[in-house]
Amino acid sequence: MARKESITIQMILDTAFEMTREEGFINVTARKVAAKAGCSTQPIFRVYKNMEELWEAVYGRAIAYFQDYYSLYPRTGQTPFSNLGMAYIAFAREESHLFELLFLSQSAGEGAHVNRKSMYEVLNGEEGNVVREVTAAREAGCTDPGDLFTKIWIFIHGAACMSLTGDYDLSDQETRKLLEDFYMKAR
Amino acid sequence: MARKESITIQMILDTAFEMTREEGFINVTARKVAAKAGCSTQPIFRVYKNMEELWEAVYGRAIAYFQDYYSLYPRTGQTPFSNLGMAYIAFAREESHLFELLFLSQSAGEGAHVNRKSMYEVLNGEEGNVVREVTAAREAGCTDPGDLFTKIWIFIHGAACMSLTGDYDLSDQETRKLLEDFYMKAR
DNA sequence: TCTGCGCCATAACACTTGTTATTTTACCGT
DNA sequence: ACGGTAAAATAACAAGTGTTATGGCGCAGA
Repeated sequence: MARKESITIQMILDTAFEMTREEGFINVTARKVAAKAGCSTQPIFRVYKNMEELWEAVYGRAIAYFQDYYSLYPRTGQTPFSNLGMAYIAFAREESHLFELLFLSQSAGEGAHVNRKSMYEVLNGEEGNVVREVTAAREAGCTDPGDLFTKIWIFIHGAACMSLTGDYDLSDQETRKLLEDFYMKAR
Repeated sequence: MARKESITIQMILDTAFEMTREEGFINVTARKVAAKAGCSTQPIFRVYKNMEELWEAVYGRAIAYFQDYYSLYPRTGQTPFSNLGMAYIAFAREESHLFELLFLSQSAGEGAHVNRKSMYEVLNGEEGNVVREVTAAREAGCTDPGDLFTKIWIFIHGAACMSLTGDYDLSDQETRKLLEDFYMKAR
C-alpha cells in the first residue's frame, strides 16, 4: 500500500534527548537532530506537530532519566538525606545540561518545572526515604519537617548549582561529611 | 571637520544593559538594541568591534551593578553573614536576569565568572565583613573559616537559585531567621 | 559659503532558525 | 508487474541573526 516507515518516533526522541544531554537544550534544532539521526527534517514533523512538542517530550524523558539516576545511585551515606544530596550533586556535575533543564530553567508550562514541592512528593513514595526521615526527626522533638526539608533542599540545591558552574570542588567524601554534619546540626 | 556624533557609547551600553536586566541576556541583539536606542545598528559597530565586545561590556556593568546593589542593601540582620544572604537572595529575586548572567552562566572567558572565591576576595575588602566574621569564629574555636564560608555560600546560593525559579517563598523575616539560625549552628 | 570628513541610515549578504510545499522513492495490495 | 499511497528527501519561504557595503547628510574648518 505505502512505503514503510524507517525513522521512528523513538529514534528521533532518542537523538534529541542525547543531544540535550551532551550539548544542552539550546542546541536541539530541527536540522541538527535530523543530521544526527541521519535523515531530513521531514520525519520529525511527521511524528511531532512542531519543535515545541519534541522539546516537551525531551523534558519528560529527562524527568524519567533523573528518577532512574537517583534510584540507581549507590547509597553510601548514613542517612537518606545525605544519599539524596550525594545523588543530586553528582547529577548536577555529570549531567549538567539535564540538571539545568530540569531544575534551573523557568519553564513556560505551569506544573512542568521540578521544584522542592514536587520532589517532596516524589521522595514520599520512596522506601527508607527522606520524608520519613524528617518526620521522624520531628517526633524526636526537632524542627518542623516542612522547614527541615526546605533547609535540606536549599543546601543540596546550592551545592548542585555551584557544581554546575564549576564552583564546587569538594570530593565525594568531603561532601558526604558536609551533608551529614549539616543534617545533624540543622534538625 | 566632520559630522558630530549623536549616539554615544554610553547610550548604547545603557540600552543594552537595561535590556539585559529586563529581558535577559539572550534577547540583546544588535537590531533590538538599535531599535530601543532609536538608531540603526551602525553606531553599535562603530563603538564596539562586534556584539561579543558589547556583551562583555554589559557583563562588566552587571558586576558593578551587583556591587552597588550589595553595598546599598539595608543591613537589618544581626550578622554580616545574614546581611550578605539577604542581599544576595533579594538580588536573585529582583534582578533574576542579572543574577543568571553573573552567577549561573558558565562564561566563555576564564576568570570572568563570579564565584565563591572571587566573592570571598571582594568581601574581604569590606568593612564589618563576612570574612572577618568567619575568621573570628575560627579564633573562637569554631570551624575553619574557609570551610565555614563555603558552607555559608552553599546555603545562600541555594536559596538564591531557588528564588530564581520561583521555588522560594519565604518572607524576608523568615529568611533572616533562617540565615541566623543556620550560621549559629554551622560555625 | 563651500568642502570634505566622518557619522548615521539604508540596504544588502551570508547564515541559521522553524515550518511547509513539492518531488522523489519505496513498499504493499492487487 | 504495476499503481497507489505514504514516507522521506529536496527545496523553498519567512523571519531573525551578526556583519558589512553604500550612500546621504550634517557639521567643523577653510
